[in-house]
Amino acid sequence: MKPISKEEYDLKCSTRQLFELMSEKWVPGLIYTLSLGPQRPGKLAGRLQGISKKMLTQTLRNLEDWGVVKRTVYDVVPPHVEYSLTSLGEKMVEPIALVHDWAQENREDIAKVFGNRLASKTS
Amino acid sequence: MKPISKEEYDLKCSTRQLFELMSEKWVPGLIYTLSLGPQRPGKLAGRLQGISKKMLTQTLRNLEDWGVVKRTVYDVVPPHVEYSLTSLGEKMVEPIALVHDWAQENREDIAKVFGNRLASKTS
DNA sequence: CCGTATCCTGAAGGATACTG
DNA sequence: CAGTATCCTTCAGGATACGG
Repeated sequence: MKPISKEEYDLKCSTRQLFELMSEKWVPGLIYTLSLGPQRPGKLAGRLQGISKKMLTQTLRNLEDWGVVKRTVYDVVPPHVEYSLTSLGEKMVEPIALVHDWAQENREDIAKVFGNRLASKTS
Repeated sequence: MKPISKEEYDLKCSTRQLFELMSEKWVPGLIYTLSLGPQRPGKLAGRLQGISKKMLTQTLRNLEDWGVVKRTVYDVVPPHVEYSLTSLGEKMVEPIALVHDWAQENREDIAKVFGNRLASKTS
């Protein structure tokens, strides 16, 4: 069996990279929500209950840096800002949808694994 | 637009749970490798270059706790141990393959996003 | 309304050395 | 060969308070 080099696993494996990108806590939620249309921060915060102002801004800034999200500022008072997906961002919706669909069909199994994981952490 | 409650996002969203499970550094690699057949720890370490003995054991223990991997010990000297996927583990190969395939077809885009991410970290 | 700055805790994960 | 134990660094991410 062919070995997977360290460099390959760390830097070249797109599969792992994708999982890593998507595991940032609010990333899938934000991308998915933005795929429904451009949104203002207030709306986003309202939809993703539990996200703090800090994490909202921070995650959006990251997505912006990654080239996934675009920030548009309207110069009015009070401030009006809108976030939308770039074309790159649109593409990222695909794997989320893929995993989402599979996850829906297999939620029992995931719940089992995830539950066992939580249980083993607290022991 | 319907809000996603904190509890829903944290505890009920199978999509996020799955991403979270798979983002543990060596999890996708180990599950995928084990899907090629039962393996001894030595073989696994040889294949996943860069994994430390600690992380190998630790991750395998976790997967065992989650019900994804089975550990079989043959009582001989020197010790002989084998790891294999449970039926639950076999199922987990599916989403990995799904993401893997998509990632292969879109490695350019992922590389772009991932690269931008790395770049923005070091600035 | 939108964003920034600081502080703080836990957890991930690598290095190393030791056991049967 | 397989596994355990310790130490240490980094960082995600939450709480809180302030600014335009």
